[in-house]
Amino acid sequence: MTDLQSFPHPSVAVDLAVLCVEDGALFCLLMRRDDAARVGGDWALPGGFVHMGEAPETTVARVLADKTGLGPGIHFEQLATYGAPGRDPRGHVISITHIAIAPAEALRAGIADKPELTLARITVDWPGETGGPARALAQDGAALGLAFDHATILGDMVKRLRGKLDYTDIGFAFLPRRFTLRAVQEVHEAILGHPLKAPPFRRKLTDRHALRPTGRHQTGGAFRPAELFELISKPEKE
Amino acid sequence: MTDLQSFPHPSVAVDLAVLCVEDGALFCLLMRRDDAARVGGDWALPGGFVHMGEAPETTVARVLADKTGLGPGIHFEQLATYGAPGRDPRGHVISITHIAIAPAEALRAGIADKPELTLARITVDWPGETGGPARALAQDGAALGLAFDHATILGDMVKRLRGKLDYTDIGFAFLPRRFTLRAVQEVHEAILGHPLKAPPFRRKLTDRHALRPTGRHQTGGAFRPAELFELISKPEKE
DNA sequence: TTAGTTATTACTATATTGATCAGAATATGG
DNA sequence: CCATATTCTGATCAATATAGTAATAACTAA
Repeated sequence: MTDLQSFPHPSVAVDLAVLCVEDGALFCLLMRRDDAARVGGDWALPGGFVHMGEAPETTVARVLADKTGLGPGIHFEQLATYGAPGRDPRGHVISITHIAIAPAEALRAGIADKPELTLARITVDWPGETGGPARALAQDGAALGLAFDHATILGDMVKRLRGKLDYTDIGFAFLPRRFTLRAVQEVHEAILGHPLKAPPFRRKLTDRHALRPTGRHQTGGAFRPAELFELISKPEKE
Repeated sequence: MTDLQSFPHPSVAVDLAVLCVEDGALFCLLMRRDDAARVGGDWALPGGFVHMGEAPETTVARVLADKTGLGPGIHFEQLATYGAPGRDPRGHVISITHIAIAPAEALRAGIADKPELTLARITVDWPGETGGPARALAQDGAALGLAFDHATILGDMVKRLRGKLDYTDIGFAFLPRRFTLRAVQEVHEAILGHPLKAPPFRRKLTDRHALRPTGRHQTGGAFRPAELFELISKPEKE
């Protein structure tokens, strides 16, 4: 233990599931690989190595900026760490995976000029919080091949999201500062994978989360405009 | 990316919070450090480095066996990964922390001949799932100094346990195969930090978890003997 | 002005949870 | 053998939370 560097040891990376909700579906940012045959699929989560002396959260911010061009202000949190020796055929890489969440508009705008990136629809076979792998779909519904163990990671990510949705404010990270309650409902439906009734949902939402009605209303809609709400953000805690 | 080993990179370790419940309190296995001045405290979670080509779960099993003499069959799961560069003053060590749970009798028996190990009572200041650091107490109630960021880790561990208690079978990992419902209640009370009423608890427990009454009863008690139950173990899933 | 559609509130029914009470089972002490 | 203390266990009742349905409000478009 005198010299931590004297023996070869696994590399450490972060992988990011950058998410948004659009048209009632959950999307994840994927990056095209040019070594698909080697890594098991054409598409992978963006990631990068944790440098010596760098906090993993710093690596996350760096990868977000370098590979996707997205700035700070985006919500992220740790998911889990995957370190099986065979998960990366190029060597033993231990990956600290994170979930990052942004409003769809911000995300689309940020990656518009990056052809190697795509937003893939994420679906799972299993109900509730059963657990299992996820699938990534292209716009035309074709399945995208996922590299490494990223199908497993995305499955665990959906499971985690479903669990935290009710008891934390994580769902609001998908929305801009002002939002309608219907928009929140669509986020929940996309993540949970089944429709919800508006009245009970709206009640639970206003009971459990600190929301402030702004008095302003949505514009441009064809029918009765919905009121815009704000989340009363709590002092920083996980 | 051609040679993953060509640049110095952080080391990877696992740290283990090995837990049990005894006399209505939560205990964690701690290891005495002989370098307290350097690492910030006399006591630390047992841990070890992840070797090249080794799955972190294998490291957990190895540390469990090497440092505590405990065999397999003990429940464990990943908690979170801590990697701030300053957390270990000896170098940049990224730690994948795990929770391990065993019945108190098994744990006491396993470490009886290991003077460098102790079972410390774990307490937290905060209610519910607020979050924050934990404290470790000796038998006489004196606070034990915790090394590294282990007070934070133990706080996060308590928060996690509290969250999973109702919705998973994790509480049963603290108990032997056959147990009374009162024993389960004591586990929950120790983790939640407040007393529970027996009738509602018993109902929720039998509703949410698959329990089988064995027909056998506890022996040796002074009053009405409680029935022994078994957990109907589900097929392996997290 | 009316029809069409969505947002929001009001109301009702159901399920879940919490607390109290009463009977059952056992050892102990008279 | 009987009363008593104590815990286990199930039943009962109250309070709360949740789900579903219906009614009303607000707006656009024709």
